[in-house]
Order: sequence, then C-alpha cells, then structure tokens
Amino acid sequence: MARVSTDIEAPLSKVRSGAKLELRLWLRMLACVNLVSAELRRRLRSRFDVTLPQFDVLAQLEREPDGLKLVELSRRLMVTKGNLTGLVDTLVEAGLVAREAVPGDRRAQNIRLTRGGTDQFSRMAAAHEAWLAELLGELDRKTLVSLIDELDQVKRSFHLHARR
Amino acid sequence: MARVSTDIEAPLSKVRSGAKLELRLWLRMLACVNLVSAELRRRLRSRFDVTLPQFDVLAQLEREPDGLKLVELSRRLMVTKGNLTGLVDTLVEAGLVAREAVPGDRRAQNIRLTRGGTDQFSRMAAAHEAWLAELLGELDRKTLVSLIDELDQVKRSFHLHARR
DNA sequence: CCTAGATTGTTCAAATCTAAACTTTCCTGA
DNA sequence: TCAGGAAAGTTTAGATTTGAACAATCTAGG
Repeated sequence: MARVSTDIEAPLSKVRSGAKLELRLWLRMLACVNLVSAELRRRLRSRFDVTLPQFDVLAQLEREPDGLKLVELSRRLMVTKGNLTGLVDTLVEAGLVAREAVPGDRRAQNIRLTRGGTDQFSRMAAAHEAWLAELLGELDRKTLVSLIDELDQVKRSFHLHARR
Repeated sequence: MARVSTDIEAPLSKVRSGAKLELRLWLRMLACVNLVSAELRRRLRSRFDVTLPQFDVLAQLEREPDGLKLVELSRRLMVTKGNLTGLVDTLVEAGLVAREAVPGDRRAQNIRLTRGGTDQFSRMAAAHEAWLAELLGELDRKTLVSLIDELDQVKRSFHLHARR
C-alpha cells in the first residue's frame, strides 16, 4: 500500500539492514547513549568521585534555585520515587543537598542544593559540558541542530502513542 | 595582554553556542532513550514476563546462531562481565540459553539460545519491533534515515575522542 | 621449557533501579 | 461534614549494574 519496500532484492544475509527502520534507529540511539553514558560515568567518577545518577540529581536541582519536590524530581529524571529516596539520602549525608518542609503540605518535601552543593556542582557541570563538546566535537552545527529537531519529533511521536 | 586569546576566539563564536548545542543534544538523546526504554520495559514485563536486560541478551544471541563468548556478549551489550554472569545464570535456569565449552580454550564458554529460547524470543522480537514501529510511527522515512545517519556520526565522533 | 603478562569468567561489595505495598496527608463532592 | 480517592514519600524484595579483586588459563618471548 502506502509503504513501498525498497529492498526487494536484498539478500537474506542482510537481516540487520533489512530490519524495520524504526528498529535500526532504536538500536543506534541506544548504542550512542550507552557509549556516552559510560564515558561520562567513568570521568565523573575518576575526576570528581561522584556517580552519574548523583550528578543527574544535582543537575536538575541546579536549574531550580528554589528546589523541587521529590515527586517532581522523579518525573524529570524519569526514575521512580523509591529510587530517589535513597539517592537523596546519600546526597544529604554528603552535604550537597538539603530537605525542607513545604509550607501547606505536610506530605511533601522540598529538595534543594546547599551552598556547598552549588559550588561543587558548578565545577562538575563545566567539565561535563566540556566533555560533551569534546566527544561530539566532530558534528558540525547543522548536524547538531538537525539531530535536536529530529529527536524532538521522536519525543512527540512517543507521547502520541505511548499509553498512559 | 593576557586576553589576546579572546580576540582569537572571537571569529569562532560558533564554538560557544556549539558547546551549548552539544549539551542540549545530549539531554534530548537521554530523554528519548529513557522514555522509550521505560515503555518497552513495561510492555515486555506485562506481556512476556521478561526483563529488558534479559531481552537484550536474547536479542544479541539471536543474531549469532553459533553463540557468543561471554566476553564478546559483554562487549556488544556494553555491560561488564560480572553483570552478565548473573544475567546468563537466570536465562540458563529459565532454559532459554545454554553454556557450552569452547574447544581449545578452557577459560572461555560459548553461550547460545536453546531451541525453546529461540522460539520464545521470536515472539518477543516481533512484538518489540511492532511496538517500536508504533511508538516512532509519526516519523517519516526521510527523518528515520536522517536520524540513523546522524547518529552514526555521533558514534564515530565518540570513538575518535573517547580514550581507550 | 618457562615465566611474565594478557585474557576469561566468577565473586564480592556497594550502589542503582523497578514495581508494588504501605503510611500519611490532602482534596473533593455529596 | 465526611467518606473515598488521590497524592507524596517510604519501605521492601528482587533484579541489575559497576568496579575491583581474584583464580584459572592462554600466549609469547627468551
């Protein structure tokens, strides 16, 4: 019908490239993210003695000077609330973040960077951004912009089709 | 003057906005992979009672009818060997994969799908591919091809700049 | 032959992560 | 006012993951 197969003549040996484009795209995205994540994790660990999930929490909090509720943090980081409980515990013990009461809601808590956490994070963030500029250094501006735009389309498509 | 370098960099103002672009690209990639991963994990769990890491192992093995050594599997999945030991244990107990001796190397072991593992996986793989086609359904062929190509550039850039 | 170094897989501790059950607190509508 | 349900965090059990140390085995020089 609408979709015309362009590889009718494809030999059976090329199972990989014969797969649906959507699957191939997914495997590429996964590979890129795994590669870069692993390298960033190694560098954060050896240079700043911080884990990648801990860095991710700090990075989200740094954008919100007034702090975030745990639930909002879990939404933005796309991890479960239960996961964050322990992660935040660790960062509180390290003195990098603090828990505060939320006026008017005794269930909730506000989590924000401490002064020390802000200082530490600013050094990490600078290195983190420089590492990314290095690792993705071969991509020209046009490609970067195109990728960002197309990944936004991926996100939109996902939200249109994923239930809940 | 100490600030001559500023003038030299001035014509290359692209560098500064380029650095920001790379960070933005990274955050987009991360978000897309996290979103899709979470959805695939949910569906694999509820429909086939299999975890995403287990599925990933089976998917790699399915491509290699003769099986793979554990080290090679860990390279392709980009996880540590220690991780795979337990993961393969689980799949062996479930009867989906089998360990074999490697002739000529008593250290190594060959891991391959069992007949039952092959059958089970083929059903999962079909659903998995259909889910991706659904979730990424808004992207036209041109965008898919463009993304795949540009993500290959990301991979190449990474390998040029990541040490080891 | 023999030994230093590399490779393969396991084990361990600590951290991360999910999913689900649970407690406490808030909110809404009848 | 007051159930009933929704929301915020915690806890728990189980699985995943890393990083490092380790034993067994292979390989290559000398």
